[in-house]
Amino acid sequence: MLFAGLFLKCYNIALKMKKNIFSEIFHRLYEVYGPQHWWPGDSPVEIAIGAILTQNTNWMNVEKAIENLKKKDLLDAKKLLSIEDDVLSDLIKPAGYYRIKTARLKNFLRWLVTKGGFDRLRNKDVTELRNELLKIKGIGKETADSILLYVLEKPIFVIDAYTRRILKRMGIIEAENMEYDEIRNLFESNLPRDVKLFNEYHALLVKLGKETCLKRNPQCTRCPINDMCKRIT
DNA sequence: CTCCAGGGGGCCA
DNA sequence: TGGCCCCATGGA
Repeated sequence: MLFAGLFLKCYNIALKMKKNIFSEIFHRLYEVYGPQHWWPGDSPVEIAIGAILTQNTNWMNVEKAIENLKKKDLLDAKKLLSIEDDVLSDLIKPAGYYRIKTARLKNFLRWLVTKGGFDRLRNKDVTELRNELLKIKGIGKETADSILLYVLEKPIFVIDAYTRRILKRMGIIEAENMEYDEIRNLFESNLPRDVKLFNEYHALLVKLGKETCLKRNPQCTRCPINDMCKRIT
C-alpha cells in the first residue's frame, strides 16, 4: 500500500520530467531498486547526527554509534551539549574519527539550539540556511545538503563520492573532482525541483554505488545502467 | 593482511 | 584553486 503510493507519486513526478539522461537514470534505478526510504532515522536530530557521523564512514559503524546514544536517551540537542566531550567521544567511537566528530556534532548542535530548533529553521530561505550551515566548522557541502534535503526538506541535490564515480563512468562529467556545486547544478537544473524526487534519487545513487560491480571497478557489466555507461577498455 | 566507508579542514605551492 | 595529509573504527 505504502509502496504503491510512493511508486505512483514518483511515477507522476517522472511523467512531468523532461526526457533527459538524468530522468532516464532515475527511472532505471527506481525500477530495479524501488523506494529506499531515506534518510534512515526516526527524528530530525537523529538524521542530522547521522549525516555528520557518516562522513567518510561506513553506515554500519554509524548505526552502532547512534544506537549507543539512543540507549542512553541522548538523541537530543541540549542533552548532548551538556555532556562532556570525553563521554560523547566514547559513545560515538564505533563511527571513527570520534574526537573530531565530537567537536563537529557540538558545533552543529550549538547552532541548532541557538536558532531555536528544526521547526523554526524550516521556514527560512534555503540559500541563507545553506550559507549558515557551511559556516559551521565540520559541516561541508555534502553534510549541509544532506541536512537541507533530508531534515529541512529543501529541494537541494546531494552530491557524494558515489555520484561522482557514477557520472564519471557514464561519461557525463570529465573528472570526479569536478566542482561540487557544478555537479549539483547539473541535477537541479535538469530535474523538477522536488524534495521527494531528490530524496529518492540520491538514495538510489548510493544504493547503486554500493553494488560490487560499480565499486571502484571500471568494468561495469551488470548494473542497471550498464548500457548507458561509457565503454572503458 | 589490506582496503575503504554516504567528508572536511588545514596547509602549502 | 589543486593536491596532500590527517582524522579512526570495523566489516569484507
